[in-house]
Amino acid sequence: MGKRKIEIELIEDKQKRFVTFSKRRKGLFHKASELQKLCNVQTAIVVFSPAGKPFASVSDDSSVNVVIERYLKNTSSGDESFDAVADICEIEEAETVNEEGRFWWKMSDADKNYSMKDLLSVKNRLELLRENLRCRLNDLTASSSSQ
Amino acid sequence: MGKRKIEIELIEDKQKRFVTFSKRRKGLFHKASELQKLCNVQTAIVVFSPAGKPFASVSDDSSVNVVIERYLKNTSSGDESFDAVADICEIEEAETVNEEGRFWWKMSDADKNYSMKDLLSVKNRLELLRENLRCRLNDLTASSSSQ
DNA sequence: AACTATTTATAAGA
DNA sequence: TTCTTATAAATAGTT
Repeated sequence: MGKRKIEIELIEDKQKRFVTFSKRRKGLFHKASELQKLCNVQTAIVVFSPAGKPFASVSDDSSVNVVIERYLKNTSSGDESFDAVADICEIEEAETVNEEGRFWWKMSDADKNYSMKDLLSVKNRLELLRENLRCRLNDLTASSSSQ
Repeated sequence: MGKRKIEIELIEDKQKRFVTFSKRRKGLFHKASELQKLCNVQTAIVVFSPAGKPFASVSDDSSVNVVIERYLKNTSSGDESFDAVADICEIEEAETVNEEGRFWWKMSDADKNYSMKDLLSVKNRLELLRENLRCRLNDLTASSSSQ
């Protein structure tokens, strides 16, 4: 597609490879942008440079992450992977409770549309839950072994 | 890019729009495939058709999901979202253990490169963990309250 | 980063 | 959908 036809195979010369990568990445993202506008569709492209640096295309009406999520949701069938994600996401709304001698977490039925970003709080909740459970177990173990 | 120049704006005619989508999606994926081969890089494209049907490009050396994950890992900065995912993924390798009066889970230091698909087992592990913990807590609560 | 000769992608038509 | 073809767009090699 230029002054000479080239074979579609690894460009051995590192400098050439980087130049081609740069040019073609730009072209690819441009094509995606056009497709979005022409057809009013969502697109997301992720490319890693030869050096391993990630590049993501920009979607007009939503971020790449949103498109990725939509894809992950759509492509998980039935009782598969995304159920697990949903299951885990529920914990984000969970509260560690200790009532009537029971120590467990309470699940919320609230909105389950979480972005990957939202999983940040899952970590914190899990850590809190783990710490609380550990303390509770220590207490119980101590009292039951000292009886 | 054809017999006539067109404006990059929504194609009102639905039939035309679908035809253009079909042609350009094919072209976009082809370009991505070439970029992969020429530069030995990972690419992932997700496109939703005007009808909402998801299309994903094919990566030569890894699935789209693997590339997406790599992206999500790379773009989460510091203590952000993907730490949560990694944190949760660790549980996939966790085993519920009950030794020396302690009841907890044991983390594995094994390879942490999980695909979204792998999260299926997280669900099962979490359910097992929950059930085991509940039983253990019931035992301890019963014995400590009956002392 | 620009240029430009060519190749490739594709809009319209069949 | 698939093919054909005129033309627009992308880009390989060069400066």
